[in-house]
Amino acid sequence: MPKRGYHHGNLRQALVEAALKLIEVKGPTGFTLSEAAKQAGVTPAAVYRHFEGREDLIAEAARQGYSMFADLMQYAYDKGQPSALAAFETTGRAYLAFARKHPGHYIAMFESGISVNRTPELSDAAARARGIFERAVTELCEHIPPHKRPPASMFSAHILALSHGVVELYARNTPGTASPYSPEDLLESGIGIYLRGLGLIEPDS
Amino acid sequence: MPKRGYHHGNLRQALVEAALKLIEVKGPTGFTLSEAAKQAGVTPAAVYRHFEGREDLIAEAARQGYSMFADLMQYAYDKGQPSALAAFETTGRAYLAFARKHPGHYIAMFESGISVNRTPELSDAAARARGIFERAVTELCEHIPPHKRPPASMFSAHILALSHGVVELYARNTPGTASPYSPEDLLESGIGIYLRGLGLIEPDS
DNA sequence: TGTACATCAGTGAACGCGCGTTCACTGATGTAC
DNA sequence: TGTACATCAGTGAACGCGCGTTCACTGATGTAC
Repeated sequence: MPKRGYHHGNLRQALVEAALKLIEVKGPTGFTLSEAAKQAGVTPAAVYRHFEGREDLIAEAARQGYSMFADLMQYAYDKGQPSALAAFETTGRAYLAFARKHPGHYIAMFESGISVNRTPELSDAAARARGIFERAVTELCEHIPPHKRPPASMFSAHILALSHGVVELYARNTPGTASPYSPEDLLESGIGIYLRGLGLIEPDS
Repeated sequence: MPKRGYHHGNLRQALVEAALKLIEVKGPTGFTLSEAAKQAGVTPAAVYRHFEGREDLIAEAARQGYSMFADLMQYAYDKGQPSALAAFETTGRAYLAFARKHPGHYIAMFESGISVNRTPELSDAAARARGIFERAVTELCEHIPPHKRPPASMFSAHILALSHGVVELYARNTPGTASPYSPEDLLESGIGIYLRGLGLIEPDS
């Protein structure tokens, strides 16, 4: 919490960070504007100097999440290039890594009920993330013979659904839902079997 | 709302149904005990004659969900017998059908944050549902040559994750997240590719 | 069949609480001269 | 460098609200005699 500059220094970002921490710990339900303000060492009313209200604060947290997410995937994608398969796989791994490393952002993005169309900034950030993922998928699709190639949008929907499902069911420390496998292993093996089904990797492993 | 018998007749169930409706419409967040009571035509205090409190009411809604879910999967499984593949596929379809037909139950079960171990009844119902699904998966596994057979628990985790992901991302009417494919098509095609990856259905379709 | 009684589902008022939001204000910071 | 002023980030008190929960109660229902 830097105390430099104007009164607080950087209250806007401090509030976003407090909100992320609260969302992570208490769920999207448990998050309250008042508590976020308190965590940032400030009166609830001060929040209104920087945000329109509670929802706007969550939306900004989600926006930053999408932006980081896009950066991370872009980086992973570049690292896997020029192999379309490697680029795809590292991008997939980046998904889970993001969810684990930034649970607050992940929850704000996917579980807070905030519409992705709430603000243009949020919508743009989400579109950028989606675009990177779809590029990785599309390039990989080109390695499948056209007559048995699934539409790229279906392909990406499958992978996203599997990834999201793994995060929701197995990457949250919900006691009782435990699986003997780590989320990373589950996702990697699942994607592996799926890619084999598409003929993208050799059938025997 | 039957008015027979004791004062209300069957307030307990009426409250569960009101809660389900509210959870479906307003999300697990939006659900309040007071409003559920109001919907059932009763004072909030009356709820305490039948439940320990708000959480207990949600837990009962989830329990009924798991119970219905298990029945539905059992029925689907039986219908697909004696073919292990057919039994598996109808069971998978039952998952999505349940999520679409009973969104209130689904949300109470998977999105309300209620621990499955909250009460023995809830835990039992969940275990029964899980057991049926795992049986379908295990039987299907036996058709894979042992040396390339994945553990049944991993197999089932993959399918559950994919199913849950499809529900969360594509079967909720969240504007902006739309996909050109129906959730049913997405899930069916995804599972098909996955099974092909395991060599359970012929590689060319 | 009729009456006296026990049961207990639902009432209604009250509680303390924390919420999001508003408002007039204050006082530290940055700026013009 | 020093002073007067404008800006505006954050204050603190207040608001109305609906929440979950408690409590002594009431009165309809079912039962014993």
